[in-house]
Amino acid sequence: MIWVNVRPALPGLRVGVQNRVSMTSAEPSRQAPADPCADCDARGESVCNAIGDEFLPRLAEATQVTHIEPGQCFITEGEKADAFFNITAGSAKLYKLMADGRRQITGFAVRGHFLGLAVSATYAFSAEAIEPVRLCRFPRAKLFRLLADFPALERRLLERAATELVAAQEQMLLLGRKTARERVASFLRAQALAAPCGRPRAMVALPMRRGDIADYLGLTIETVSRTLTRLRAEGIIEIPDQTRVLLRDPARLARAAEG
Amino acid sequence: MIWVNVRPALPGLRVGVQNRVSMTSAEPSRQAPADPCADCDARGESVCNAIGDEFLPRLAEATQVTHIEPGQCFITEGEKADAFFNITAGSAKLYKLMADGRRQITGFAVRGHFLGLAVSATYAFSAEAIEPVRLCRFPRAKLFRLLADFPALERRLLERAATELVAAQEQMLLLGRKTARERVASFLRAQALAAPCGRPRAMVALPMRRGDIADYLGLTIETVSRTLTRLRAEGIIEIPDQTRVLLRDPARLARAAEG
DNA sequence: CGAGGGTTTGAATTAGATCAACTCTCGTGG
DNA sequence: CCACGAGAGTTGATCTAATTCAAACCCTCG
Repeated sequence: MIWVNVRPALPGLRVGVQNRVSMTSAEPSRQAPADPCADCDARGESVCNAIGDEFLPRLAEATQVTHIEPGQCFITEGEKADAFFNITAGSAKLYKLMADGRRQITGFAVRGHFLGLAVSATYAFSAEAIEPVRLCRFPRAKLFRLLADFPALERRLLERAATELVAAQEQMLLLGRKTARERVASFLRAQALAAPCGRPRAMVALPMRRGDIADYLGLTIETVSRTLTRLRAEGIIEIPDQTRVLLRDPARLARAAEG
Repeated sequence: MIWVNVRPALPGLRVGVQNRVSMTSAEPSRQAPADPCADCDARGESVCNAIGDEFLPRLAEATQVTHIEPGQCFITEGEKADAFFNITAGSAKLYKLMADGRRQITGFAVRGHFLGLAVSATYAFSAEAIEPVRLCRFPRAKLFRLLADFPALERRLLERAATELVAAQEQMLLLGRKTARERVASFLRAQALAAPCGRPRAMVALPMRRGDIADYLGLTIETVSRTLTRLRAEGIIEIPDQTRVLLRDPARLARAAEG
């Protein structure tokens, strides 16, 4: 068995860190804004919104805004888990690797996702940017201090973890018991709902590669491609280009996702 | 495709509830012991140990000790999530069903497991006893009051959820990318470690049926059986009876679980 | 225009599923 | 005490969905 979908992780990767620098390009003249977290356009989707406006400077003090380029790895499975991450823009894939290169993508993270929750001293998965990622990096100790001071934040994290767990169980059902057709259809439906921008969209963005979809669904690239082609031939979807899919018949797609 | 591993859930099942009754049969004469949670032999493994001894009466007030017989279902997917559960004895299987009967077991719960974490108003999975189960049932409102009063309990739940999430990701890797042989070997290794009783055991108890193992590993009963037979033929395991497996060569089993 | 990476399509192969006996154990009752 | 039957597990023979191998097909970009 040979597995080639994998791009090796870049081990000693350096990422550019900008500490408390506002990303608002409309105001390039202001240096060191009083409160970068107040300007954060991901505040609505993020766990940090458990912290009231009056404490935002305290929040800003605990975090570093960081940019990650596509293909760069910002969490590596097995390495010391010394920080937590909150994605504020872009998208990333989370995955586990086996010794022989087999890969399972356990999820895609977009704006508002919080990464790194782990009791263990090391990360249980790797994370790599798909589109350019902007994220807030919380050193372990600082986050724990925040948690101690803001119980609402801890509650929010618990809710997030519970939601992730439910999603993981759904994914186990998909991986263990669904056919290729059902997996692809389920994936398209989920992507339509999971978009960071509100209501279910008919036009689904697929910023990840076919190999990523395959490794997320437990299939091969070829099977994903064939299945998408089939769904298009049946008039259920349209594929204007490789990064987008139009859901032309959501009802039939829903039926294809179940029995 | 026909799927027969499934035993239909019993919908309107009644379970016997004993409110704050000590299970210690050695002291049948004492009625209404001052502090049942202090006697709890699962306290070491349970999240409740985040609550100090001095507050145990408060804890006991919030919970009901309940017994579940094998085959009985005490959580049903889709139903109103009005309670949380802490298993204190026995074992249960957690699973999701598809409309046509396909089943994915998402985990096995033993002493110390906390169930029902969910933001949603309904349970995302079903739970059915395998061996006779003893559990503490926490009505939703009472647990939330406990969480508000004991931040350490909330922290403990967050740790648990994070640990479960890591396990779920490992299971996704298994379901999405491992061969039948690797799945069965991984399962046996995990069971040897996950036993509620401390260190890895060479003799692994398998209280669940072959069909349960199959639905947990995303395989069929026949494939599980054949794979176990093969591992036995290779001298890696012994199968004294259907409910137990002896790990005869843990090193080779570990190799069988990976590439 | 040509190279190279990603994707699609086609043909051959296979791991695991399906179908079908057969075995084992255990409880029941004549 | 033993025949019987039911449920669970095992084993064998076939089948198939998805993988593997192989080749074309697109884009994009220098």
